[in-house]
Amino acid sequence: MADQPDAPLTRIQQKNRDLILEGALTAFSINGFRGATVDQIAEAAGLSKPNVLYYFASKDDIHKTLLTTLLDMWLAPMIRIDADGEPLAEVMGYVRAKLEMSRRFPRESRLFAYEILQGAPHLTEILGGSLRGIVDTAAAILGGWMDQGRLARVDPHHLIFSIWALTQHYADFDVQVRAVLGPGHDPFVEAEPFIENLYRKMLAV
Amino acid sequence: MADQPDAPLTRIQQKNRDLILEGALTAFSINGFRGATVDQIAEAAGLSKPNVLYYFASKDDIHKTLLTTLLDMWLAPMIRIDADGEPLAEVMGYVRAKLEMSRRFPRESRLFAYEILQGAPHLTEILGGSLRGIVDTAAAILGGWMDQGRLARVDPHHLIFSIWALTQHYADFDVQVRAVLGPGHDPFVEAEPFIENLYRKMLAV
DNA sequence: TCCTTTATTGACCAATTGGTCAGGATCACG
DNA sequence: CGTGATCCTGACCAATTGGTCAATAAAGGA
Repeated sequence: MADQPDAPLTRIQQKNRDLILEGALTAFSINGFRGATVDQIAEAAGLSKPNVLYYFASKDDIHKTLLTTLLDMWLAPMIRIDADGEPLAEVMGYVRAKLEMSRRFPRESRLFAYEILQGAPHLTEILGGSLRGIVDTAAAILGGWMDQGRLARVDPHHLIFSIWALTQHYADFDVQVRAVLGPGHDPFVEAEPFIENLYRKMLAV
Repeated sequence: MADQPDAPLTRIQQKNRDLILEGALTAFSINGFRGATVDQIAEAAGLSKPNVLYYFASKDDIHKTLLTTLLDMWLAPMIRIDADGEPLAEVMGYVRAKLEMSRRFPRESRLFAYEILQGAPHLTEILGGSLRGIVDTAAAILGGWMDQGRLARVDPHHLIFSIWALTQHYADFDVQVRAVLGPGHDPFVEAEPFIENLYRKMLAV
């Protein structure tokens, strides 16, 4: 593998790389980078360990590929915040999208949670670079709306942090939430009206 | 060691066990349970590896001891919520205490975050047991205030989850928050008025 | 001081794990 | 077909790591 960096992938390469990334997402999201083994990834992917390392140079390589691949998807909802939209509706749309991502993609959420907890060894430049840019852009839009009196004045950056915290909490701390609520509860179903009400009250002018 | 389970600790035992737990807290909070090695713990504690394992039966034992020891401290502020106090002041007191704990004890926060992310293998019975009881008690107090019309009606359990999420986020995702804010910001100083305002608005009757 | 208990460590072990490699199987294409 | 490129694997290796143990050193009490 890795002869020509730009060479298009064969059918088999495409399929197996996908299998590996899928298995690795499961493995990493359960045990973190150091807790997951290449054997686990291989088994989850239905391949042999040497075969996994035939498609990726190293465990580290798999991890980095996963993170960078998924980061775009993770940030997409924030980019879709529309400066020309109705302020509260835009914020609510972002909140709902983020909560929906926690519900549908908890593995991705945990993958990032582990990475940040660890000090973001693979994401440091991205965090202070493109991520920061995207957040600043969104924060500027929010701040603009506040200037126009269309949204209550709060710190836009911390508003964004609060949305991340509140929504990702339900993915990352799922076991705790469920243990505390006990059986017969769907945390996500209950969380949505709670969080919506929260932002409606806080941001109402 | 561990001859008589109830035997009082000698001066040396007390000191070394403390050193080990202190070093282990640092090690586990940086790399998680599987990422931290007994050698790291030993070095952080200033002891040799065999000596560490003379005071604790295993790496697992150290981890479990840390978790159970620190859980009380972690939950203390919630227990202090006073049913006879002024509702909003009590909530704010809890919020402030929790944020202050994130600021002063980020290692403890990350230790718990890793444990929950991992599926809480060492805390499952506690999560659904004593923790759930404590949360239910606090939720009942909050719900009572809402019944009396002294606090806006929201789901008490999710109110508590939101406080956990918002405050612990600043400890667990510290690198991300700082990377996004850039230099010259103190996340905790900025977070306090933001979060206080949030709860004041949401819970105002 | 003497002697029992406690504390400490160097050396070692078995298991795990990330990664390599030579050689064989399979595929794609002329 | 045939043949070169791609794909796959069993066997293996070196490093790491949790844990053991016999032997030694230090405390501590009578």
